[in-house]
Amino acid sequence: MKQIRRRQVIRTGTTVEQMVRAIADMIVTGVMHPGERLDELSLAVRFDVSRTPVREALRELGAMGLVDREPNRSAVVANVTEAYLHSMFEAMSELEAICARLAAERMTVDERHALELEHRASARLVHANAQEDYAAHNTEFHTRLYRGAHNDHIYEMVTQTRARLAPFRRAQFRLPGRLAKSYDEHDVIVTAIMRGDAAAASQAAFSHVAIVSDASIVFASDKAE
Amino acid sequence: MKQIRRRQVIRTGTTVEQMVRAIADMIVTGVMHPGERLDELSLAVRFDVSRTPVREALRELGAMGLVDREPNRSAVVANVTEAYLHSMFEAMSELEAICARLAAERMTVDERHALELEHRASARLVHANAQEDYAAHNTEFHTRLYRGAHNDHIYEMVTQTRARLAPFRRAQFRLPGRLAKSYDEHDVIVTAIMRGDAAAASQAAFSHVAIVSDASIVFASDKAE
DNA sequence: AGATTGCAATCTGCATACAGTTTACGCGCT
DNA sequence: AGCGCGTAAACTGTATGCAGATTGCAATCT
Repeated sequence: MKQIRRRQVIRTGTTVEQMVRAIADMIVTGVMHPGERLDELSLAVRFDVSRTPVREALRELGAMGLVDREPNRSAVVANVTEAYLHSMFEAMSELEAICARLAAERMTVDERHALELEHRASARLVHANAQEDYAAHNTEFHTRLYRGAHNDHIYEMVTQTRARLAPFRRAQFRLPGRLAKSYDEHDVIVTAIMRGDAAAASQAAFSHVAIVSDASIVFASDKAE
Repeated sequence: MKQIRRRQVIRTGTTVEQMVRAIADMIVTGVMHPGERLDELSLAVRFDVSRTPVREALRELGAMGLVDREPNRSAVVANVTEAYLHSMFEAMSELEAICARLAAERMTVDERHALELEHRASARLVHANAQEDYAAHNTEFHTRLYRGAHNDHIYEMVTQTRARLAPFRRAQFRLPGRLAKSYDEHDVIVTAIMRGDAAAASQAAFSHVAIVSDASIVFASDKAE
């Protein structure tokens, strides 16, 4: 067959960009599990493209740390060691603490307001024990925090780290009572930021992420190979 | 010509890895300047490979942030905005502060000893005003600090950030008296780490990098397009 | 002369072909 | 039966070809 075809599933950007998004999504959302093989030909057939864009996408995903690649072997969904996982969680705490500190100092009035609203709105989800929805809120909340630091490079690093951690902390809100605790922790952060207390915001954000890390590592070890 | 050739310049690893290293080196060492075009065919001819590995290398370099790519345009050596450059320097200060703090807490006796030796040895270079050699020492010194934090992911982030900054701070040690100042600043860091004073080490490292940033941004603006 | 449009050269994006490597299976040997 | 060993299948690595996009230039018109 000649190249008169065009993908149908995804739309915008170049073929490779689409592949990167599609594959990253499968990894981050847990459709594919750490250690699973990413066969070039299968992916090419699946998305109806040739192996060339698939290869370039896999290389980019490798650079992002979402997949592991070795010469003459299939790429596999990144399966980090316990030690490296720990180092990523620790880094996440540190980055989050920085963001909270900078956010407390730099957020505009509008940003502070939006953060507070977002946080307040989530109270309802806690009472309803709506884990899925709370997870979405949680992502949004932290994203606002990262943006609030007004530092693009830090934003990039923290976002990338979060993406790499995603496969390992899917189940964090399933721990009983975790939703309410998370809300309370967010509350401390928000309060500190609202009154511009950088040190308190930083400290609160650090502990919050450290707690999440502990919860997640418990689950991560379940599916370790 | 058929594919009976083999590259000669570089040795280890796959073709793409070699290309990545070679191109990254040209960028980081300043052989190529920000904004300069990276034409696929020229690179392919230059390194005696086809365009395929060149393309993959460029994609990886793009993911690293060393080159900018846009669809249907040549890759160019990354030329970051003043704002983004500033955010990278700020991030570098923060990361370095974290590393210094963790290093003060976690470095083994051997690591502390090696750091101190490395630092002491550089005094000679300051007196001789050996800028090239001092730059090499400086890199080594900071690398020891990063490693001393005993956190692989933070090490990865700080190393990658440093590589992206490299093209913009080449001339930092040419400022008169900068060598001696740098040595003194290192001294404060080393002293704090040796006595395990995490807060002091962190503070000293933060200021040190902030000063380097200021010096570098002066030079960076010289060659901005 | 200056602006504009059309064309040709150049370059990137993707597909495909081919070469080299790894893996898996089956056959023969002990 | 178990163990090598060789071969084929499956897959990755690289080269090359073709199509589409971009750019520079030149001829033409105002």
